[in-house]
Amino acid sequence: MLKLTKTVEYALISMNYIENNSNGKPVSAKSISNQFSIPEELLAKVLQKLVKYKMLESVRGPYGGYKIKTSTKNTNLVYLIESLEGPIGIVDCSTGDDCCLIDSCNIKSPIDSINQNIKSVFEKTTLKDIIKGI
Amino acid sequence: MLKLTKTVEYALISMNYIENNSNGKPVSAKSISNQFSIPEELLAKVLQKLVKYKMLESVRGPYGGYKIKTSTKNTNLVYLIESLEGPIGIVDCSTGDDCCLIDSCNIKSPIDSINQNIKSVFEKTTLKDIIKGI
DNA sequence: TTTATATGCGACTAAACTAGTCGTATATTT
DNA sequence: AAATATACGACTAGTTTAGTCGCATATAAA
Repeated sequence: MLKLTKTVEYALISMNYIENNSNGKPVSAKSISNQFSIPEELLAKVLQKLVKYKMLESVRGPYGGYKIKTSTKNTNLVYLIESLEGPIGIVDCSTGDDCCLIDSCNIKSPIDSINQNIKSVFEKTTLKDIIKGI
Repeated sequence: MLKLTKTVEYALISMNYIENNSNGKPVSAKSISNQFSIPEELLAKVLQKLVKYKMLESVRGPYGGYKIKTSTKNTNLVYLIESLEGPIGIVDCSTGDDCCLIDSCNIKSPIDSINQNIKSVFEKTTLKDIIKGI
């Protein structure tokens, strides 16, 4: 409960590793996979999503791999998480899903408030924080 | 991802409902179950855990049910959640589980920080907030 | 003292979600 | 042409969460 998915975890590990091991050259999925014992195919899919959402850019072919898009270092974790996993919400109704209680729900207000505060935690953390390992 | 369990959700709904519909008399699992369309047996188990962890007290037999323990209205949600679900942690290693990376993990510090901030959100919210529907 | 009602609790099943695998296509360097 | 690496969808396995069932215990009231 209240866990991040491995997808998000692998994304953060990769963003950090690519930034700190790139030297301008692309870093391959395989090298990250080896370094952290992450299944390669799974990791590749995560990295491809990060490309799709403009946090990484990719280079194909031998000596190819992934590079950080410097323009997105100020991106916060809500963007990264929601790109990979959809809207953050601690209960279903937080994310717009309908709930049979609708009006009769007696905890909507405090739950909404908690949900907003949790989003704030991820909003305040940027990829720069992850990369620097703060 | 990052969701509360139904167990926790039902617990919060129940704490609110019992407080606001008690008038000193115990509220039965069945009446809460009917009010919010929650499976009765499942709800009963949740309420029994809340008794075990001193947030409710129970009265058996006809006209029995559950009452709020006023002494625990200042209890925060970390206590409630961890009583029902175990330690809060956004990744496995947050809760002491070992992780094959151990030393090589490159995001431990920011993750620990985020985890602490999320716990703070639940720490700052008390059962009183849930009961009052703030 | 019997009956009905309600909690207490463990074992089990079902459903949903998450993690991981596989196959095939495409791009690019040598 | 061969080797390497990304791109992407379909599929399988594993774990967690939700819900069900059965039986025991307590107690109020007829």
